Amino acid sequence: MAYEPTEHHPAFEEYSEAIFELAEDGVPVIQARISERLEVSRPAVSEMIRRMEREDLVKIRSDGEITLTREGGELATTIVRRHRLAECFLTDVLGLNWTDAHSEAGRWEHVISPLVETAMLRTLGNPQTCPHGNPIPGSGYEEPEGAVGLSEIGAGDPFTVIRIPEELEWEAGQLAFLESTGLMPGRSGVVLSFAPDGTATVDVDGNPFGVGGATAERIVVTPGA
Amino acid sequence: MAYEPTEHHPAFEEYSEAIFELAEDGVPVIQARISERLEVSRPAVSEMIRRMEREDLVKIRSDGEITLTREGGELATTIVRRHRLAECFLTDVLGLNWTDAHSEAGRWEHVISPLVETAMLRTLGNPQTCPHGNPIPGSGYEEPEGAVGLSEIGAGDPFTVIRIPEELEWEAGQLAFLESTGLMPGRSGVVLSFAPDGTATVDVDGNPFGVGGATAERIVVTPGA
DNA sequence: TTTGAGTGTTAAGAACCCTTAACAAATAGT
DNA sequence: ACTATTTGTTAAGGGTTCTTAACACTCAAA
Repeated sequence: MAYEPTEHHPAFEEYSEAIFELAEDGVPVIQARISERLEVSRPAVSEMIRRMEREDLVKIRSDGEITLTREGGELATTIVRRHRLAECFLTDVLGLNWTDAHSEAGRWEHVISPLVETAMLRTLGNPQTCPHGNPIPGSGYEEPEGAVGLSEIGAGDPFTVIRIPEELEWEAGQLAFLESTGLMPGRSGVVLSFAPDGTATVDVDGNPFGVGGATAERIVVTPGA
Repeated sequence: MAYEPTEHHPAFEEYSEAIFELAEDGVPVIQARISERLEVSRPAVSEMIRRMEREDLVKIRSDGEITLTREGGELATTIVRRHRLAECFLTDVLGLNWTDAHSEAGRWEHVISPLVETAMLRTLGNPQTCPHGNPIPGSGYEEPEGAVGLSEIGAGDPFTVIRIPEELEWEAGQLAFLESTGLMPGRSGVVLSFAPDGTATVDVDGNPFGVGGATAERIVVTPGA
């Protein structure tokens, strides 16, 4: 009877974050998508969303779309901010690679206090994006004009990578692949060609490789080197 | 039915750590002490210890004394090591104070991976003790010859602080007090006098203040400045 | 129009970790 | 020797988060 749970139920943090990132990636925010991203069963999501609604963290629209309330949005941006800040910290200060930083940050985001967050910001000099290029909420980052999907770049044209959306980070092996090819924010390359199924062949630093259509659509770039 | 729990049950980590530190502090390791240190009810400890015994992490001696098995000891030293390493990291790299570092580390210890541990060790240059002077398991630290409790120092004699045992860190307000007085590892002072109840009056950097008898017994120092 | 895929919900239950209440046994103090 | 404290356990139960099984609804495609 009556035992005091932790400040914020960890699951609420995880669900809020997922909802935020799905919306950020332009994916319809419905239970089925949350279930996939968090790798939990649909009944679990159903129950959890109902609890979050009761706690005034989310609203369920009549068409099933889930939106964060003000309070839920605050929780979500806090967690996303800590996640991306942790990624910066893990790569820049501790020297981890992209891939490891992402998975480690998935645990760090739940234990970082406001105190540590401030200290990290100070140490890192107020970064505006995570190592994968995604904006750190509250940092004032603005995506550059003319940002498009990699698949919008014409064959033969150069591009510069802006960001790898969270949706791709969450696919197993995807980050490691992108890191190995050098397809990372700030790096430039050239689109060599497109296959009929949408697969792009690109060249980064003299290295040609193929990128699946779905992936190419999601990677955000600007035209030009 | 059958859902895969996390690698190590967080509670097992917490209990193993408590058992390790109680032994380290010379406190008899019985359920009642664990109950106090973790601030959970005795029935909770009873059940948990039984589960840990079933999992071969602890052994219960016939007199009630609880000892860690090899496996339990490994888990405990891992957590204690990560806790103390995190304390170093939080003070040295992120600039937190003693007191905050301790409470933050209590959460960090559960999310630090071997990868991050290695990176922290590299960044910090293989520290041997935490900021409170307690040894980092595996670092090869050896306590100096002649270390005694502060209460063993004669009135009028100088001393140098070696460490503040974990037992004191866990008392609310204790760390903040010690930090404010400067009674920290590496610092020297003089014992001015002892009251009949054991309370010591000491002087650190020209600042005289009283230290309760129980506290003075536990603080480890070496004679001499 | 029927079928099938996708989606959400209910029901029953399990694992984890905790609580209070009540009791029995040992230990220590007067 | 008797009482009071300390200690461990049992019993009953609650909250959180997850599972599978089964069902109902919607919507598009054949």
